[in-house]
Amino acid sequence: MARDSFPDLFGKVALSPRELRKLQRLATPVRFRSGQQIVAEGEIASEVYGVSQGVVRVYKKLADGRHHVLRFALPGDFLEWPRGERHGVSADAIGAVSASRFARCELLEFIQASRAMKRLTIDGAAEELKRSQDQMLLLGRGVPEEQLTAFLASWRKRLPRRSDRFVSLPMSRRDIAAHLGMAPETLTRTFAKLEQRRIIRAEADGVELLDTGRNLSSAEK
Amino acid sequence: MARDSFPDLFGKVALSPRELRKLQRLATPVRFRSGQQIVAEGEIASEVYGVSQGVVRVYKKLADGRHHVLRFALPGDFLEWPRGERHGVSADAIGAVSASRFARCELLEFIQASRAMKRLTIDGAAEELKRSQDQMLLLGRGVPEEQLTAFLASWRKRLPRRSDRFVSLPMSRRDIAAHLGMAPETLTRTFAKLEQRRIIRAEADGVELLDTGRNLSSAEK
DNA sequence: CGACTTGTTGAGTGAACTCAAGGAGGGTGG
DNA sequence: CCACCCTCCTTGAGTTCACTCAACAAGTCG
Repeated sequence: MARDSFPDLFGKVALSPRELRKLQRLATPVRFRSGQQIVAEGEIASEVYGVSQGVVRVYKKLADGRHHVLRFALPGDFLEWPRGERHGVSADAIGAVSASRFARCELLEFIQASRAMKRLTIDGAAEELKRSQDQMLLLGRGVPEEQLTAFLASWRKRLPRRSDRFVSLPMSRRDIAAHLGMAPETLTRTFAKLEQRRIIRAEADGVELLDTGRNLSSAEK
Repeated sequence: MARDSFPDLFGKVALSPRELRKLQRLATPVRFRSGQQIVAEGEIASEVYGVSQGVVRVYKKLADGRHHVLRFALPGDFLEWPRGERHGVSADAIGAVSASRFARCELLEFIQASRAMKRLTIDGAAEELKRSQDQMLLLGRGVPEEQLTAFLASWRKRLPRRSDRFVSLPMSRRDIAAHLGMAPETLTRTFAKLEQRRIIRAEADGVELLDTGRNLSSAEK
């Protein structure tokens, strides 16, 4: 296809066809290869990106190179809210990614002009804030097992599911570990524990969730 | 004074006097004693609160009683964004607190009606989102010393300062520990370490920051 | 085919946690 | 005004569990 669309812009609620077309005109389709950096923290944010296809890891860095993955962006997500002169986060592609690039000021104008778009922006921010709060609760208080089960549960909810039980995990263990604030080795051992307990079953590029009801309900509401 | 005001609603940017008066009319002043609960997670959120005086701890609970303090709300802050039927967080007073109570739907209408208020709401959400991201980075990757210095630095920036160096800490050690995701004993020992290194000096209800420039700059931007 | 990345496993260490006790206010009631 | 209680903070001792370091297996890509 010659031109990437920017599907499911904000989940269920849609813009009017007319507004959608206008938004499409503002978007420049861009492709990124696996591992390629899309935005870098601290750089001038003259452009902002929305994900069309693929998965993007969004992260922040500490001075000494340690980094923490804030979230994994899916199709329909913006990498960050178009506020501030500079990017507040870094982001790079996990696997091949198609994205829509917007000129920041144009997108801002469009948001200003469209009542629906403004509402969607606010709702999106609130949604992300809620997720951040759950994440903080987990990072602060959760033991590794809880963190991983909660992550799998929330990731499952966000994914377009192939099946009820199978959860695709396109990102590396390292990325998941960096998201949950633990060492990769600890993550591996935690996966092993959950598998021993018959809570999950590891498969290629994902896990099958067994006993989904009780064990993966934490942090779900 | 008979009626509490809701000062500095969103920091520097102010509403027009007319809008401010209208907002004031929607607000019911309420007082809370030290330790008193203001809102509880999961309860119907027919009313929302803004802090007028005092400090409020905003937290989330896990099923087994563990809790994590998401943030400390200061005068001018709303406890949460007026979205959703139910409260997403719990909050209680640290010391005596004066608050403004709003009917949720009335406040929402007002936000909808006022262009300035809408903008302030978005800005406020973005600000909180940014703080959440910094907090996640710290919770995930920071060692206790970094976490504490970063907390003191960010708290200093938010406080109306008595002096350049003194930072008032009205909340308990336990609250700070629950905010940073560590045991109270670890926090005490971390305070001791920082004092030994001449980075801070403990005082009554606060600390004096020595050598503020270098040591407290992390997570400041 | 070889170099590199990624995931897993093992061993050992260390740091933060738990449990426990003691001291220092602060508030209340006699 | 004092005695008492209670909460909060601190300190100590011991343990646990996640981290680090290291080696190895398994893909993956040139």
